[in-house]
Amino acid sequence: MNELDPRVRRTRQALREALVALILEQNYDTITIQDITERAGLRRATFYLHYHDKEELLLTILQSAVDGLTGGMEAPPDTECLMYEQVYHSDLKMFLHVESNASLYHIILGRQETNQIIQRVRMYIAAHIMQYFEHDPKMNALSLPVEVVANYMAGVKLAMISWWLEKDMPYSPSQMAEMCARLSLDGALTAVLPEFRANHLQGAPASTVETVA
Amino acid sequence: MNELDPRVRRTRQALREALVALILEQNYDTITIQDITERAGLRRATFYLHYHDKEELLLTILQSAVDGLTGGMEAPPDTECLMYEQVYHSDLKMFLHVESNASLYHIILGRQETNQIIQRVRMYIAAHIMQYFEHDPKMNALSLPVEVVANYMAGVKLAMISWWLEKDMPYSPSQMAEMCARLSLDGALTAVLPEFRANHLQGAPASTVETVA
DNA sequence: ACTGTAATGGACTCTTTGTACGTTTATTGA
DNA sequence: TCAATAAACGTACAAAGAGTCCATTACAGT
Repeated sequence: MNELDPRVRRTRQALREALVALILEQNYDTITIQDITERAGLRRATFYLHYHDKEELLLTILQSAVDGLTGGMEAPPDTECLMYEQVYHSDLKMFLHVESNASLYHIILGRQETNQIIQRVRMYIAAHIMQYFEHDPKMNALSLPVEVVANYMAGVKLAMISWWLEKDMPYSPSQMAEMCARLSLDGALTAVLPEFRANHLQGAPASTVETVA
Repeated sequence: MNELDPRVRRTRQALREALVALILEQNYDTITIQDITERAGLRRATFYLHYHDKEELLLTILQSAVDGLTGGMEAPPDTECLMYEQVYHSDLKMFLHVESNASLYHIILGRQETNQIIQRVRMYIAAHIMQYFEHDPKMNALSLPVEVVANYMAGVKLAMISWWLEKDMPYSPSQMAEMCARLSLDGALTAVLPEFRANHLQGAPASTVETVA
């Protein structure tokens, strides 16, 4: 009796599959409990025996998908590491995993109403940055696609803002701007190997971050 | 008659203010049209004279906020630029703008059900990365807070995945992994000044990105 | 075969949505 | 200032979905 009743297992599985199927063919927000149970071949009341609402069901679906996302990072951090190789390989695993679950990640990251706002903001920012690049002669021969770099920078800004607000703004705007600019231009290694900065950051104001951390 | 009827102006303003006020005190999803019009001192039917649904109203609110977000980037890209200074200043303007509209950006980026999934994924990834850092002796003396760097890297990964899916996967997973690793470790300048790579990317595989771009 | 539990098949209330339409009030321009 | 116009009011209505309830039926484990 430690394990789950097969009927429960079947019911939940059916509900999960039904919701995924429905999400792929219509907007998540417009899906009703009715729709889900109908597709699953169950009664509506049965749904409430297992989940409180749509979101709770969705979360169980996403959880299993997301578990695979960080799987590649579990690699033992061997102290004899080549930083880049490690990151590259875990990123590769990640993109492969996303590729084989593309439709689900489309749901998580893109299709939703609310997410589209963020997406729109990111594309908006990226467009500004690309405009920026195109006017600068130094940027003519990028070794990476402009679009990728612009979206990278926009993504960094949004991620930093999100984190900052989540944590109730533990640093000042200027400290955040400094970290954001350093990271987006020099990457994570700027934090590990600060001597890198000297090369091209003549204009940088004195760092005020360390004193707070 | 070219300008808007003052009654319309007032009504829409009242609706906007009502929605913002309500979002600050409860979950957006649970807010009803009833709630909004009640708070605004209007009849429910009046709402439908101006907006089709809640989302349409929300978008008008967000639009004006987001316009201020990219305002700082409009600075003329003077060719005599110091890259870092420009980015720092536009980022500073951005964070100041977010600071003074914090509650609104909380809505856009954080409070929503669907967004919380992404946030959760980012924090999940960030936690993995931090774990990574803590086991690595080289990471003991970071010049930036570990938490910031970890969230930065997680944000980059998610932004790259989002963009990749939006654009229907125009590059292979290995190309994406390469760009993602390069950008997150070396930053945007790796694309402009590729000679930077040689310093610490001994293990990097030959780039396969340029051929596609 | 017996027992406990899951799922069924209805039914019911409550909330919200979207629309309709005649009435009242505010705005504009002549 | 007054008439024409349009917005907002007040109220009502149908449709849909959420959430709960309960007696009945189907099924899994011992």
